[in-house]
Amino acid sequence: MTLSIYNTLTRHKEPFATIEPDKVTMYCCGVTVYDDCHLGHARSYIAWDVLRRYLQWRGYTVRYVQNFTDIDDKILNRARAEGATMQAVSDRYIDAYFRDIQRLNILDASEYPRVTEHIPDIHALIQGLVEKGYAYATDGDVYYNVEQFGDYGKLSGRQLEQMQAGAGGRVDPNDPDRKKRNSSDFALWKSAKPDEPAWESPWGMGRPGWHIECSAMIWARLGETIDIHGGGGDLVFPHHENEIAQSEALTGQPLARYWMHNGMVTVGGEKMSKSLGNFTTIQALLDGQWPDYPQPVAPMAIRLFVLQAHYRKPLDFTPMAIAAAEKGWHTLNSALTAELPSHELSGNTLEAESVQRFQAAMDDDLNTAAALAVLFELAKSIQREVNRRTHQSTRQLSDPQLITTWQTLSQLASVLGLEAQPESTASSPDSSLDLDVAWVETLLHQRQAARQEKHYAESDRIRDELQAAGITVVDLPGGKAEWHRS
RNA sequence: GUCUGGGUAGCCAAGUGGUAAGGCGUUGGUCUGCAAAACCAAAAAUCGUGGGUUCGAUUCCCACCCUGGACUCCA
Repeated sequence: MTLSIYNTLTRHKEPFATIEPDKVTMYCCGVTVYDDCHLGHARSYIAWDVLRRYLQWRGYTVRYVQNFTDIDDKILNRARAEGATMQAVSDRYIDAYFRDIQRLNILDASEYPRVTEHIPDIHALIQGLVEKGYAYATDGDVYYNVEQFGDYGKLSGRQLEQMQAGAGGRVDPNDPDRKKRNSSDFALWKSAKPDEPAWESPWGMGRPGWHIECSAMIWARLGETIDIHGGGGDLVFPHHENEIAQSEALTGQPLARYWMHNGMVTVGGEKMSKSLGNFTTIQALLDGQWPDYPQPVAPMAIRLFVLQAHYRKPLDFTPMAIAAAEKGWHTLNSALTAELPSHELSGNTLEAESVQRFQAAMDDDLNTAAALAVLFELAKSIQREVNRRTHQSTRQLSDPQLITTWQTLSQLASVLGLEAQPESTASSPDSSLDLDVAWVETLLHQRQAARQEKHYAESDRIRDELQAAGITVVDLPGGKAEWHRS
């Protein structure tokens, strides 16, 4: 079987072939660190995390580079508003990024370069473009001359003359201050304004434009051509188009063999974004601070929510969808944490048919929705068997079969980054719910006594009292009961 | 205007030239003093509309309707 990947550049699924056998170089655009990450970011990085995990599972060695944009107008604005330095702001949100992303079980990239670490590479790249006639300097700014690059528009399918400058409503094409020759030209280097952080350069003090950083980091760290370049679908134009223009004009080589883009998270059909203000941060979601769903959401439920849709399609964010994902995760998690016979019985064998179906789904441009169907079938099979054994004392699967099924589920789930969490800690120790365990145990004893004497009104009253305190009581066979936080 | 996606059961969502995975929900059953959980079973989709190609289309083509994203902030 061959892995095929949808390439934005060709608008087709293509068989995946690497530059070097068994090795993959991939670069995904990271965040501009001026605020907390929201669910849209989570979706993107979960998608690339799954791609990376799957490639590794398929036997590739993956070198995955993801940048931090730590020079930017928004970071500057934030720093000014706080009276802090740009670096203080970006450091803070880089920390926040790691905090959120690790909770979602997203593996660390191989490297996390920052723009500020690559100023010399940026200079070299711009210098090269100037020398080759692709860029021009005016008054301390350097612009890319889009008309010089014949392939401009090949990624996004645009032609310069068909674009309407300013259609996005954020730019005034008739801005008298502009020094560009063509409205499509974009800044490689911006001259410093007073009170802004600035770096020395051959064109005077200033700072890099947005697009150049990715070209420079890829060039410096991964070489002229990489296997996979990923990012949000909203970056296709202009960001990735401009990266191509910069890198390919300089090196004469393709920047990336496969361009992959994830779909947007939407809210009520509209893109979740900072500028629309309709975003929910990862932290708020995990900590139960989302007003539409005021309880902590299991991190794995968020992964499940994301992976139940294909990565290229829009994904609508609703309380119902999150609730459904939580339930779905509960099903998988129960199977993953099921009590099994001793594991030593069966080496490391897996169910070949399930693995094959999983792989076929993932090979088809990472069809995680179809892959999850395999996981759910495995999980249900485990639950069914465990239920038979505990409640009916019968069995349909041998111990090795059951363990093999579990091992298959466990391994395939981990390829998707779905890892078991004990139920009790799923909702995390919340200090606002400081429980008096002794008090609970006392009430449970009273209830048990009442039940034994068939004083059901009293036992139900105690159960209601505990429920009101946020404790759910579950009766077990044999007159025993267990409890957990609601 | 230009470029690019999407419209599949109550909701979410895969997929296919021969009437359609999975999840959530719903209904009935088992279990329980009653619940909950779990398990078993079931119901539920003329696959946006209208044409065309075909023995046959939800799947290919055309038109139309609705809708998302991009057009220099964006994951």
